[in-house]
Amino acid sequence: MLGLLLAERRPLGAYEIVERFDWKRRRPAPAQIYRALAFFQAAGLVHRIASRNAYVACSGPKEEHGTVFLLCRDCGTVAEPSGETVGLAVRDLAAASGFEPDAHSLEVTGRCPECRPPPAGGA
Amino acid sequence: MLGLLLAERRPLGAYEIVERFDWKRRRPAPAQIYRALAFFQAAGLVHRIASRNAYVACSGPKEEHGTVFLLCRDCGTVAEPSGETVGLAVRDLAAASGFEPDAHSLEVTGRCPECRPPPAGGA
DNA sequence: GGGTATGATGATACATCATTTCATTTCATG
DNA sequence: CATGAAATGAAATGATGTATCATCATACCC
Repeated sequence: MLGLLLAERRPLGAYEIVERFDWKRRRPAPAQIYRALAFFQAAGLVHRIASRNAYVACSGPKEEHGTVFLLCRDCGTVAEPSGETVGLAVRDLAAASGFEPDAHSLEVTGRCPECRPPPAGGA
Repeated sequence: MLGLLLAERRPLGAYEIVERFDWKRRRPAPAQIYRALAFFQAAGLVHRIASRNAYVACSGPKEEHGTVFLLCRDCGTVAEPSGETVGLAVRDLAAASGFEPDAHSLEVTGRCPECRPPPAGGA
C-alpha cells in the first residue's frame, strides 16, 4: 500500500486509497487503510496533511518530531523540504512562552516551482 | 457566536458550538455555524486548527498570512504567540525550494506553562 | 404603494472522513 | 487436535463538512 502513496506526488485521501485497490476483487474497507496508515505513521513513513485530510509518503524514516510541507495550490503536489530553521524557530518561540514543545507540523500553501512561472514575459 | 469562542481558551469543534446554542429553542444547524466560521475566518477573527478539526478566536485581526499555535496536550488550551521567526523561516526554505509561499500554519503540540511543572521535586 | 428580483438566513439531507465493533482467519502452543 | 491470542476483514456507526432548497427580508422597478 505504501507503493500507492509513493507513486503519487500529492496527498491521497484514505478513501482515494481504497478506490485504487479496486483489483476487481478484494477491495479493502476504510478501517484497513486507516490501520495501515497508522502503522506507517508510527514508523515515520507516512505523514498526515491535516489541512487536507490526506496522507503522503515521507521522504525518509527520520526520527524527527517536526514536519514541513509545501503544498501547491495549483497542481496539488506536496514537497517536504529539509532544514532546521523551522525547528529552531519553534524552540525559540516555545522557550519565550514557557511552552514545552513535543512535535510540530508546518503546512505552507503556495505555488511550487513547476506552477510558479507565468506563461511568459516574466519580470 | 464569536463570544462563545472567545469565552474558551481552547479550540471548539463546530458541533460543540452547535450544542452551546441550545437555548431551549432555536438550535442552529451545522451549516449556520460553518457559514459564521467562514465569515469570521475571512475577517481574520477565527482560525481553524486543522489537526483537531476545531476553531479558536484569534488574538487580533492581523493581516498576517501565517499563524502559529501552541497546543497543550494536557489541558487542551491553545496559545497564539507572536513573532516573526517562523515567517522568516518559511520564506527562507521556500526560497531555497523555489516555492512561492502564500500562507502557512504551524501547529506545535506540547505542554503549556500551566501544565509543565511536575508536582514537585523538579530537577 | 404593490410586485418582483436579489441576497441573507434557516433547515434538511447528503457527502466525506474516521473509528468502533465484531466476526473470521491464522498461527503458536499445550 | 483443541485452545487461545493476535492479526485481518467487513460492516455499522460516529464525526465532520457541504450542497441543496425553502423561507424571509430588503431593495428596486413599475
